[in-house]
Order: sequence, then C-alpha cells, then structure tokens
Amino acid sequence: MASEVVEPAGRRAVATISRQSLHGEIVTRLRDMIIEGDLQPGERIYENQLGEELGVSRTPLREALKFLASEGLVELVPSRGAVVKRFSPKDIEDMLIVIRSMEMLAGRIACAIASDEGIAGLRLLHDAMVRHYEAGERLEYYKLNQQIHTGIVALADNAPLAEVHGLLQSRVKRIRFIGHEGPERWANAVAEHERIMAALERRDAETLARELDVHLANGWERVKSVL
Amino acid sequence: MASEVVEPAGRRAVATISRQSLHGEIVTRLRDMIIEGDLQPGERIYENQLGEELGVSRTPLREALKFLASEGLVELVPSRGAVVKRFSPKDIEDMLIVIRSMEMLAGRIACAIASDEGIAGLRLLHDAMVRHYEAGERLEYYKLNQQIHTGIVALADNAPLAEVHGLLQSRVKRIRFIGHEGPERWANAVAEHERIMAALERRDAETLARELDVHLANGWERVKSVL
DNA sequence: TGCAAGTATTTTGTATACAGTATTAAAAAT
DNA sequence: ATTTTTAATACTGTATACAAAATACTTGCA
Repeated sequence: MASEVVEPAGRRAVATISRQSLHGEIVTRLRDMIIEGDLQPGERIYENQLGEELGVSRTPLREALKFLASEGLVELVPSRGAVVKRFSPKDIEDMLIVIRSMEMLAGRIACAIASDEGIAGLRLLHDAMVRHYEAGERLEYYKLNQQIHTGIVALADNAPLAEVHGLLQSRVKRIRFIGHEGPERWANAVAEHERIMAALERRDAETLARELDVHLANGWERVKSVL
Repeated sequence: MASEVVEPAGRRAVATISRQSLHGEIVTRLRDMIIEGDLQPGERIYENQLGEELGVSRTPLREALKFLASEGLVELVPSRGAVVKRFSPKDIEDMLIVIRSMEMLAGRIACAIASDEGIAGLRLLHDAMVRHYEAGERLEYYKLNQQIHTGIVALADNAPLAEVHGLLQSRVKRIRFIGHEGPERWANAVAEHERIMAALERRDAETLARELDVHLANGWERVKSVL
C-alpha cells in the first residue's frame, strides 16, 4: 500500500529480470488471485483500490482487466467496471464437457504422433502423483494431476488445442481446487489415471479416449457433489 | 485523419445509442479490420497512427489491443507493441482440427436436445444458402455458411463451447474468406451441407457427426489448395 | 564507399488529470 | 414513517503528459 516513497510512483515488487511488461505481470497475478480465491466470484473490482494494493497505476491494471475479460475470468459491465465472473453449475458442466472432448481428441492424436520420450515423461509425472496420493498430499497430487492432463494435450502438438484447453481449464481450476473428494472417489480417480497411462503407453487410441471419457465424466460427478 | 476540428479530441463516428464503451467498439472494429484484411498479418500496429485514423486516443486503443491479444488475433511484443498475428498452414490446420471436433460434439448434443424450431430455423438458412449458391453469389453464400455452422453449435446450448468455437472461427475466417474454391468443390460443399441438414433433421447423431467430419476435413483440403 | 558510433526521433509503457456517470447519503415533503 | 428529490461522493472512461526504450539517421573515420 504505497509504503516505499523513494521511487517516483509505481514500478516495484517485480522480479528484477522482468522482460514482461507490467500489464502482463498483472494479468498473471490477477489470474492467480482469482483462481486461488483471493478475489471472490461476483466481487466487484475497484481499480483505484486494487491498483494501490498492487502498487500500480490504473492504466496497466485496466489493460490487464481487459485481457482477463477476454479470457472470461472477469466481466466488464459498462460504466461500472469489472466484476469477477461467477459461473453457474451448468457453466461448469458445460466447460467440463468441452474439456473432456478436447482431451479425448488430444489423446487420440497423441497415440498417433507422440514421441516415446514424451510418453515416458508423463509416466514419471504419473508415478510421482501416485506417491503423493499414497502420502495423502492433496495439493501436490492436485498439481501433478493438472500437469498430466495438460501434458496429454501437449503431446498432441496442437497449439490452438492446448491454448483453448488451458483457457477452460483455468476457469474450472478454482472449483476443482476447492473440491476435496472423499477417499473412495480419490482412489477411483487414481485407478482411472493408471488405466489412462496404460492405454497411452500402448498407444491404444480408442481405449485411451474411452478411459479419458469416463475419468472426466466422473470428475464432473466428483465436483458436482461439493458444489 | 483528424479532419474535423470542432470537437475537443476524439469521440465521434459512433452510433448515438452506443451503450458499449469505446474500447469495446474499437475491439469489434479492429477485429473486422483484421478479418477483412485491412490490417495484414505481420503488419505492425502503430498506436498513434491507428488512433488518429480511428479518431481515438491511445488509451482505449491499447485496451482494445490487449483484448484482441488475448483472443489471439494480435501479438504483443514487449516494448515493441502489437503486431497482427500471422498463422502458419500448420496453425490453420490445427485450428480446423479443433473446430471440427467441436462441431461434431455440438452436432451430437444438438440431436439430443435441440428444439424442432431451432432445427427448422437452420433449414431456412440452409435453403437460403442454396439459393445463393445457385445464383453464384459467393459472399452471401459464405455468410450463410458461417451462420449455419455457428447455428449448429448454438443448438448445443453450451456457452463455453460456442465461445471457443467462435474464437477459433474468427481466426480462420480471414483465410476462408479469401479461399475461393472452384465450382466442383463448391458443389461438393453444398451437397455435404444438404446431408448435414438431413441428418440433423432426423436427429441422427452419429451420421451427423460423420458428415460434419468429412465436410470439415474437406474444408481443410479446399482451404489448403489456395493457401 | 563502407562501417561505426553517437545523436535525434519515434514509439511504447506508465502515470496523472479531467470529464461524465452511477451510487450513496441527506434533506424535504407527503 | 416513507418516499422523493437533490446534492455530495466515488468510480469509471478517456485524454494527455512524461519517461524509457527502440529505431532511424547522421556524422566521423577508415
């Protein structure tokens, strides 16, 4: 909150390298704040207040908000500024339907074109994830889980697909992050992941697609229960 | 180019109602300019110049550029401003793969949940499109073609799906717009559309998906030939 | 003539200032 | 006491100003 008084105005609290422009940094910063729940859905964003909080003037902050609005994380109400977007259960379900379809597509392509090294890399992530599961470390498990799904998409070597997948993924991340499933469901999810990995390693496209299908459909059930 | 001198600075050339904010208008304006080729891919955007051209100061213009950057129509190079994004043939192909997958998904859902009126509405568009085809009116045909594909997605009643489909659609629009196919290919496309409509009216999800699959795969061939 | 270094100019990035609009609070009237 | 009107306040939208970076140009030198 504007504690330092030495420098002219804004412009600190940024990593020294910082090739990225300020509005770029704000974008990632705000995105994290929204995903992690620092900014609640439906909450109005006051530019002055948030700007001071971040030690930044309104101009780059507004630019960042426009960017996030296009991403769908923020809603722009004319003459009334920005509001953190709130998603209905149907919205979430719809997003998961699309995500599921995209991961199935990615999986099929990956079976055809992925390198052995790429698949082996996912296996490493998977094994690490299982260890976190056995240790009961939910946060670590969750992060690796995300990485694996993103990784499958990455194997398809289709930039627009990865981009759009990431876009929707970022919207449901917050929800998934909250949703702590019970031990049985968690065990099921891990078992599904094991079958997914096996199908991928066999490059069995149809089985992989089917396994992803049920895994992500179950994922919706798991989320819905805590919604 | 700043011909009027009466009013203080920018702020004209806008419809009188205009609930939308200025940056919002600029977004749609620039998007059209990019799609229609007024701004060529790879072209650098000079904020001052473009701002004067549009009769607008740099601030809302920059906000609009951030928005379009998130949409993927422009690229933001740090300290060097905005450039109209250029897509490689692989990019286009990748986008069409995703678009195809999404339309197939939408088609399946539409067969299950669309209202009879919704389907009838598409039939009207289709018949009008065929008339434009027979009259050889390429632009009108093209527009209705787009509307039909968007309409199928709309029938699925899945906002994120429609949004993402529209996002990718806007990127390939320019390419498709340019691509004037020969008479045989054009005839094939129309025949495919007829089969698509028929499958939709029968609510035959699998056939519809298959027809969309081949139609959009052929679409890529048609585009590739003029690329 | 070709190259290099230094200077000028353009352009972006950020901050601030100002105007218009919405929202809130207060006061007056029913 | 409730409602309506009006004034004050706060916030957004846009423009302008200034600083830093990049690009272009010019001049000096080989």
